[in-house]
Amino acid sequence: MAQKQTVQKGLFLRKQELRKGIELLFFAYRDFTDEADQMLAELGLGRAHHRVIYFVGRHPHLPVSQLLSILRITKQSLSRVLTHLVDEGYILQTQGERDKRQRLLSLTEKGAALETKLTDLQCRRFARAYNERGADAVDGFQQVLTSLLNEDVRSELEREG
Amino acid sequence: MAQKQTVQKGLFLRKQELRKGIELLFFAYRDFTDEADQMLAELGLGRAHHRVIYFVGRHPHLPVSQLLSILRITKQSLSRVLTHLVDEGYILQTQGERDKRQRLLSLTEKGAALETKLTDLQCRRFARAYNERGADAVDGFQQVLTSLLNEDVRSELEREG
DNA sequence: ATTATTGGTCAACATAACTGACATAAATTG
DNA sequence: CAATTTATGTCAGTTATGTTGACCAATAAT
Repeated sequence: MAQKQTVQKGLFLRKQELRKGIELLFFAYRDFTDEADQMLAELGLGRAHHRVIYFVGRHPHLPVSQLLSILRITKQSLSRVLTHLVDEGYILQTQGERDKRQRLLSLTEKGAALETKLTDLQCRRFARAYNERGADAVDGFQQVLTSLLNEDVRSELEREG
Repeated sequence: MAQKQTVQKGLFLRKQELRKGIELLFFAYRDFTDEADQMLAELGLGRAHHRVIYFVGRHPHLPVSQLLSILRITKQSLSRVLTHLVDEGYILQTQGERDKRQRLLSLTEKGAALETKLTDLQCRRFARAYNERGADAVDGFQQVLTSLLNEDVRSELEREG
């Protein structure tokens, strides 16, 4: 699997080593989002639209309230983005059956096509990284990220699977 | 080291597994920045100020041009934040010796105190995660994040060490 | 001497967040 | 059934952080 050990056991709690983690997370996040942002910009969309499209794609028939709690933004803030996505035909709102107050969100064909295009782009970056480092590294990566989450989020994600 | 294998070898290139990575990165970044953001808000500062304080603390006597290339924002955008930090006494500008056009940035005592407070907060989160998962996981975490970087950034970071 | 670099400024604009107040319809509860 | 809560939306105003473009001054490099 050709991975050299970059952390000596027990030395990873030193401040310099922890700062390295902080910086890697910052730079990786910055580079990771950059490609998709450019693609979105050509369509007159931003990262906020992407997040909505992504999570609606991931969870079809998602009620607005759940999307709000995933994104942790205000409804006023979501409203602008969502209205735009509905107007432009990326997202479809349907009334909830059990609870008719709910507006369940789904992607239209156009929305699904964009979601696929964007997600595939980001998946390629992940696939390259995962492939380069191998299964054990991927496992460590996921474990550490999971431990960086707030407790409540963590248990919630574990419940979903 | 008590880590159960969460990724079966060879199955980590499946789209669902890659999406898991995307989401973990999103949620971890969101939670990671949240605590510091709250602390900053009490001081009337934002995340942009934090980034400046962090990297100036990390690289004392940093010229503005280098800070710009780290943050990848425009100088007009940096200007507002930087001016504010200088006015409020967090950051000190000194003339470069070799090149007198340069304004080298350093933290004042006040700035260093804030930087320490913020970085320690974030380091505690990392220390908890690292400690929970152990050295091998940390190693994998760093490897994968490194592979997620753009090539040029990656080689630059490796040069610094 | 000319050109390039470093840094700054002014002005205008865009995006994506926020708060607060209020409205409507449907579900839930006493 | 009446009262309350919930899910969602909207109007209005504000803030933080980014962008372009134009232009200027000091200094360094060719």
